[in-house]
Formats: sequence, C-alpha cells, structure tokens
Amino acid sequence: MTTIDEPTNARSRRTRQALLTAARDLIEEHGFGAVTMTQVAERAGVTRRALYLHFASRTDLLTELFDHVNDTEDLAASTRPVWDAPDAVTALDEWARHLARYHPRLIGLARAADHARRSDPDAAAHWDLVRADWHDHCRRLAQWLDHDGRLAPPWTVATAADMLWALMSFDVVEGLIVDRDWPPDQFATHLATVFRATFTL
Amino acid sequence: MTTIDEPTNARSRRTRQALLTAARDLIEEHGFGAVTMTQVAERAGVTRRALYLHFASRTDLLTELFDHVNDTEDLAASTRPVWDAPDAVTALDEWARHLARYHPRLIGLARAADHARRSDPDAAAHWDLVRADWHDHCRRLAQWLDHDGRLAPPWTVATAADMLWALMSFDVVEGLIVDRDWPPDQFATHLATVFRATFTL
DNA sequence: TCATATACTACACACGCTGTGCACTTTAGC
DNA sequence: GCTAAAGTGCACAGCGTGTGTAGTATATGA
Repeated sequence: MTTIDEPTNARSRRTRQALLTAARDLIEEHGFGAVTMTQVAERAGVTRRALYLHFASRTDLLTELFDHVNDTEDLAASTRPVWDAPDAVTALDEWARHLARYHPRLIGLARAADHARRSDPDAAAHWDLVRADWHDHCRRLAQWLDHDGRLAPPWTVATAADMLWALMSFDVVEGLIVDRDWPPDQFATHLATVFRATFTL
Repeated sequence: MTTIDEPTNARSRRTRQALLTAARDLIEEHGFGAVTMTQVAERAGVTRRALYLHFASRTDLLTELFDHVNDTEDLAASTRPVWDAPDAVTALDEWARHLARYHPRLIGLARAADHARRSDPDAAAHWDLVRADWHDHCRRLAQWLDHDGRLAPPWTVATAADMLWALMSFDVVEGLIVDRDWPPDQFATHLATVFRATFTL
C-alpha cells in the first residue's frame, strides 16, 4: 500500500474530506462492492484522477475511511460506560448497549472491510488489527468477570473472551437490526440477556 | 438469470460435474472473490466458453453450486438428530452439534453467496430463501421449547427464533473455528452452553 | 455404421473497472 | 505576483465478465 503524503494545502484537505464523506455515503447506500472510484470522485465533485492523488487505491480509501469514521464517531465515548461500570456484570450489560449503539453505524463499512480483506493483504492486515483490538476488550471483560468470581462454568477467561468476541460479529448485528428489523434498544436488552445468562454466575 | 437447459448428453453431465467441483475447490482454497471463470474452466479442463454453456453467469454458477453441495453433503441427515430428540432442550443441544458439524464446511460458499447477494438480485433472492429456511428451523425449536414450558423469560417464540437464527451466523462459526482455531467439538459444546443458558429454563 | 444433434473449441469483440503516465491549467500561500 | 501544490483531461495497459460465430469433435439413435 502506497501511502500518500499529508496535504499541506487547505483546498486539498477539503477535497479529501469531501471524498471520504462521498465514499461513506455511497457505501451506506449501495455497499462497497457496488461503489466505483468514478462514483466516489463524481459525488465529491472531482476527477477520478484526483481521487488517486489522495488515495493510492480502493483499499487505501477504505482503510483510511474506516479510521476516519472511528475518530469521527467517537468510539472512546461509547465504550466509556463499560469501563466505568461498578462491577463486571454491569460492564457486560453496558458492553451489549455499546454494541447496539455503535456497531449498527459501522455495518456498511465493516462489510466493505471484510470483503476487502479476503482479496487484499493490506486490507487484511488493517482489519486484523481492528479485530484484535475488539478481542482485547472482550478478554478484559472476561478477566473482570473472573476476578469478581462471577464467571460461570464452564467458561475460562480465554474461551469466554473468544465467544464474546465471536458474538459481537456484524452478521449478528445486521441479522437482527436490518434483516429482522429489531429496534436498537430491543437488540441491546436481548443481547445483554444472552451475555448475562451465558457468562455470569 | 438465464437458466440453462438440463443436459441430455452423458459427457455434458460429466463436464458440469467437473466444473462444479472445480469451482468448489477453488472457492475453498481462495474464496469466491478471488476465483475467476477462467480459473474454474481451466481446472475443469475445459474452455471458458464451455463454462458459459453450462452456467449463464458467475452468480448462476454459485447458486447452482450451493444447491449441489446441500444435496451432496446431506443436510437432512445432519439435522435428523435435532428433530428426533426426545425433548426440546436436547434438541437445542443437537442443534448446536449440527451447526458445528455442518456449517464449517459451508463457510467458503456462504461467504461467496453473501458477497454475491449484495450486488446481484438473483443471488439475493436465492440466498434469502436459504436463510428463511434456517429461520423456520429456529422458530420450530423456539416453539418446541415454549410448548415444553422450558423457554426462559424474557424470550418469546419470535424473539428466541430471531436470536437463535442470528447466532447461527457464519461470522460466529468462522470467527471461532477459523480465526480462533477452536476444534469443532469445543465449538459444539460451548455453543450448546450459550443456547442452553440463554433460552432454557 | 452412418447421419445428425449436441457438446465443445478457438477465436473475436464490447464493455466496465482499476491504476498509471503526462502535459496542461488552476489555485493557494508567501 | 511568483512559485509550488492541487487538480484536469486524455490516453493507455491490464484484467475481468459476458456474447457472437464459425468450425471441430463426440455422443446417440436409426
């Protein structure tokens, strides 16, 4: 992946921003697979050639977009209630609420990233980092439960972390929120029920 | 989707078979996104043009392959222990074992189908049928639990069916079996634990 | 065994997408 | 206002899907 130099120009920054939001909107509307570089450029009011002055490739655009969204949407703020919780069981509830709050907005991008990682090694590397980070969160939760003596058998910290991590998959989020039309709060409470029943003593 | 006539010729049937297995092998090895029509044809020892004499399009190849695999792998046999179970709770355990036994073999194809359905309406229609069928199974399980008086609150038949259906997603299977390297039997028992703890009284 | 329909080959082509090269014009910033 | 950066316009290579068409090999039934 060729990295593009940081822009010094003000117009350049605006264009870059326009390209990112154009890409994001198009992905939300049609999915990344159906979105071409030409369309992104057109919506941003710029030449396709100019798009390649900002992003070295389709994959590069995608990964930079993902990072940009994570910054914009304030991931840290959404996870704060989890780590500020008084005890592990409450934290687990908050974790479900965080997933219901945050992940639906990422569905489109996540699908795009997941698709890209299967053909592009750079995308795969980037996506693996993100998922490793999620797994860290899950392990931390499992450890907390264990430390509080609330981790139900037969779970170990390792297996609970793995399962918790698997259960936060976008298939689950998308299946319920999009395909089965669950309202986000119903998703939050029922996911919390699954977590509590499964992992807590 | 243009449908291709059933073959009358014996050679034609062999070629068709060779093409399907070639496609399946390549998908397992590299994923559908990285597999081209040329590669499928080459591995089957046939011209690309001949491939299009059997399958109208890439999507057509994919959907026919999916049906073919479902026939070959004997889905019915794998779900039999579920519906032969003496009670709903045992059935739920068997359901987890069925998922652990059957779905890992479908991961590659499922990824391909899921990818295709996001750009091709025909693929989407076919895939929706498959998933609707899975949802029927889940609802049947939920109804059985409810009938036996073993459905834990706050679940209703509808919400339990939806959640059960969401939890059988390929992201979960792939995440644990492939990414976290879980052996299938560990996956089966722990998934059964999740189901039991979550849904049963 | 021979005639005929069917399967397959070997080319060709149109079209869409990605990514790059290059000469040119516009714009930002000192 | 001058200079460097940003953007344009057009051309091109490469690869993928899907179709057309004329000719060759093969199966099958009479």
